[in-house]
Amino acid sequence: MSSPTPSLPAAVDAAQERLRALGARVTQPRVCILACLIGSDIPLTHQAVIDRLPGGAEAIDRVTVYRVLDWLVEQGLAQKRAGNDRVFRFSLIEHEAARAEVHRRHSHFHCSRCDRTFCLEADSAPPRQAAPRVPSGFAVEHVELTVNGICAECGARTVADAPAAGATEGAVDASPNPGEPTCPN
Amino acid sequence: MSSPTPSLPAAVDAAQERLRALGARVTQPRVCILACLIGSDIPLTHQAVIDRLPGGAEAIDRVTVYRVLDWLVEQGLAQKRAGNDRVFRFSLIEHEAARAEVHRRHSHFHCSRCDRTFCLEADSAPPRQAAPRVPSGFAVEHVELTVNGICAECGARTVADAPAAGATEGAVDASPNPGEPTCPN
DNA sequence: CCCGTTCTCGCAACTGAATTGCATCTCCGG
DNA sequence: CCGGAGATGCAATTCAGTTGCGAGAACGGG
Repeated sequence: MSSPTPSLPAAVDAAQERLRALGARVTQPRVCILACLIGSDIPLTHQAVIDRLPGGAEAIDRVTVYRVLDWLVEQGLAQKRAGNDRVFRFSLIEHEAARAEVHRRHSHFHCSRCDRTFCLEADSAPPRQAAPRVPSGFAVEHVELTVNGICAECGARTVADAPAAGATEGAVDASPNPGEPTCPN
Repeated sequence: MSSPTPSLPAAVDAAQERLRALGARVTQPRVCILACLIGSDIPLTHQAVIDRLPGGAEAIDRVTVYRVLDWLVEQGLAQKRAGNDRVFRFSLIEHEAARAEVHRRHSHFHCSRCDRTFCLEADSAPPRQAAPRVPSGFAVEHVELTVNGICAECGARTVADAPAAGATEGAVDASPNPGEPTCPN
């Protein structure tokens, strides 16, 4: 346990604690890799994890990284997801939940032309009781409204050749999710 | 060259016509592959396309299938998308639009545990005027309601077992319905 | 109807991410 | 301090997709 990188020691501590809480073996690769996820606010590819390993621990094998990440998913600590680039990205479940929580407070606009998703202004989320009837056994947590249509950018491009940019203002944050696949073509 | 499969001759005809309309060369591989997409109501992997080639045309090379599919995407006829299994699936753009149209008439339920998306009963879609304020320049087409929560299956598993989260192991394809896109946001 | 240009096709070899087999090493409970 | 279950590292393999290149077909012009 030589003190690793000075940059993210807190994450390393947290990682050790969580592993111990799991009742699982606390090994150096697991600590480092979990610390990576804890310290990152965006989902990481296996390669990104390797690059960001604390302690410059290039000592950890690629295969071990794969195995530990899959193991974390199995333990319910992490989430594994592949995007349109066919590469897996891993993130802490709780970070994912935190991101979702933010999005819970507003609605979204989905452009059916460029496939991007925008955040609408806050407090635009519908009330819980707006939920339609759901099958028995299903538990409603919250209701989300998505507006579909054409975004300003795509609309401008269609109407004429005048790329009247700047139409956007108001409360539009750009695409929220890291790894959000904006229109590939 | 003998007359191909008797099963989907209409699709073959349609395929030839569309290729001609494009002003592109009408080759046997293109016709067969496009016919596959036309004749399928779900997105197909490259392998699925090969398996479903009309005329038992095993004569068509894997590489050619890849190239033609990518070419169709380039021409705006098809859509290419990778799921959580890291495999590309191709579908006709217009089929995709048709599917979207169907989903437009009802709401969805998203299970935050297993990440699957279910269709709720028809006529549960909110009225257009339910849309919150959108930035200027954005054109609203329709509004969609998504209910988030825990599905019956996951709910039952939680009550019974302890290992609610991890046991099911994530990482696997979520969508129960073929062609049902698990909504990213 | 034939010909040549140009675009496609098929074969084979290659890439890059992820997985598997196996021997070695290391946590951790006793 | 020791032993064994379980984790790690290395090498080889799989799997989906990509690239290079020469042979072959489509189609417009003669």
